[in-house]
Amino acid sequence: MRLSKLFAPTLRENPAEAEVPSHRLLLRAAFIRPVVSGISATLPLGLRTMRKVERIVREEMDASGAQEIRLPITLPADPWKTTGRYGLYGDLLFKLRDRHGREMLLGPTQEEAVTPLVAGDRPSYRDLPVNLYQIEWKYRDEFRPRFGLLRGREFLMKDAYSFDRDEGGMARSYQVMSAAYRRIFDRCGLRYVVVEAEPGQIGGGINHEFMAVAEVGEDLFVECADGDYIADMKAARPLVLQPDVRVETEPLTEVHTPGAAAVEAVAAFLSRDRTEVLKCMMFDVDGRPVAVLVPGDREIEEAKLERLFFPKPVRTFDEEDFVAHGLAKGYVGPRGLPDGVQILADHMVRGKGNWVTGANRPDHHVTGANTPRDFRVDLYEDVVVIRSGDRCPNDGGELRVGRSIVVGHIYQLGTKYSDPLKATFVDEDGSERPFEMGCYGIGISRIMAAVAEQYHDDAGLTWPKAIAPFQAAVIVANRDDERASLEGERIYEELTELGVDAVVDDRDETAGVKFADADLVGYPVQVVVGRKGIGRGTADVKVRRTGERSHVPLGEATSAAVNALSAAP
RNA sequence: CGGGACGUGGCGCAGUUUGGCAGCGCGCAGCGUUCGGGACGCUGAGGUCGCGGGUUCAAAUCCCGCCGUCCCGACCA
Repeated sequence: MRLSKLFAPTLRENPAEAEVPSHRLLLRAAFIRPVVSGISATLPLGLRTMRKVERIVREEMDASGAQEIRLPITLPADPWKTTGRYGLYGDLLFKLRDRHGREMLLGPTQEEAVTPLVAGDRPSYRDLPVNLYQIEWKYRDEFRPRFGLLRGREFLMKDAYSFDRDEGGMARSYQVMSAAYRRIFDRCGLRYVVVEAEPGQIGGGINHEFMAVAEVGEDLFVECADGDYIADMKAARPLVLQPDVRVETEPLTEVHTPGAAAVEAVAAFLSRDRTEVLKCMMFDVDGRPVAVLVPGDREIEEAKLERLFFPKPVRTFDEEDFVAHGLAKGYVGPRGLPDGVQILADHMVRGKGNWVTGANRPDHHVTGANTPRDFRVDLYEDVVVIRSGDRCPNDGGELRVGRSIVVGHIYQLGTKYSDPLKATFVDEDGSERPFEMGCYGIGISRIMAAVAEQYHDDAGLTWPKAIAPFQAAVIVANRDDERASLEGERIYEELTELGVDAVVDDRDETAGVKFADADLVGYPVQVVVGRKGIGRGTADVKVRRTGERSHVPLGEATSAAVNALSAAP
């Protein structure tokens, strides 16, 4: 490719709308252009990098035995209602109607499409396992798109779906995908961690996220200082130390706490520590009231509740809910709740007592509340938000919080979709059984941004050679020097001949502009041919990532560039 | 959805407080000089000042409404 012909209008100044490095640089280096919030156009350079990521993904998926298909983006809404995800996704779905008024949606993921597809031909157990994947654009009307490609409303995703006969098969398919994912992210050059995670709106049991470590990451993870545990913050289970000493049980006493609704206020009013207050939060789970109890210094991880009740939508009570259930907002406690309210408590509540908690009466709390004497707990579950300093569930070590960008997520779904969609195969004994499914996602467009986030410097992007839009740039430094142009052309052609993805900067621009653009775009290797070098019979080879330069004899410039490239990261 | 900021040639911004010829830098076009780290000079093109309404002799500027973009937050009782 000749840069004089390439559509790559680079920007000298930072676009006003871009805050994070990846977004800023992808815009400046002409990889993408904004269209509307959360949706971008992809320019030639961006498309080349994305295609290279795609190719890596495709190769590893194919090598792992998965087969590529293509599912529609425009989907009927009905199967989504069957699985309950129509309500669960809610406004996150791009919804539309066709001319007959039929409800449709733009696919945010494709379980509802692929499952009937496989079940439709009523396969035999002999046909299993099957793993189908596609690379296609996905649509999610995010409540707050941000950071360019990192959280867009339209994004390119590889999604795969495995169908197995039994749980053992599902676990094997899962392992195969997990291994393929590691190879993919390794080849892309990403620095990443694999963590236990929350299944979110996909649902299911065992699942892992592949997180690219990055300061601007929206996703938090915790890691044990001893290195034996790592998990998504939303999934991490803190080790709960039970107090050894049982304190004397206090009598239950109602106290007047006017205006002290929040935990902070109650604790201050009664001169107690926040940890002595029992926080009682009300949730609506698909129309049913659920009270959730955690210590007053703790917060509730809604993702954990969603997982517990999947696929029923979980939301906190609004004003109307409090009125409808006759509850005093700010003064709710587990004692004296109306019948039919399920009471769920975190493990941290177990074994402690003498709580200060709401009295279910405006402006009143109780002290000395103990279970089971004063209130019941229907279920103990892990529901708290983990935080730095919590104990590792494996060895009690200290947990620390890190930031990352989720680039891949794999799930063991079991029969979460095959059951409601009645997706079955015929087993050996002639019976129809639901598939044991898995699903596996990779954000292709997000990988491009995540790599940009990990690999850049003040001058621009520093792509790993595997996914750089071009591997090498031949820069003709003196546009008025015919010799430089000829040598540049020669080296460019030789590189291309050798299978190197190269460009030649033959633009009518000054050397400074060409150098700056080459650094900005981030070609892993630059070859500079100019009057100065030609005078002494040399060209320069520069490795972008390290900044390392060397003078090489003009005649050996091509092979020197090839060598530099093979040595480059 | 709540809060905040912003919206002025392709990009980055000033001008709005105090209404009075629409500006600057970069980029773009032409000519000339330059030519190894974002060159210089001269000439030039390019703007419904986000949109709609209102006030006024006069609105980028004041008032009302809407739209868009970005940032922060989102029920913690």
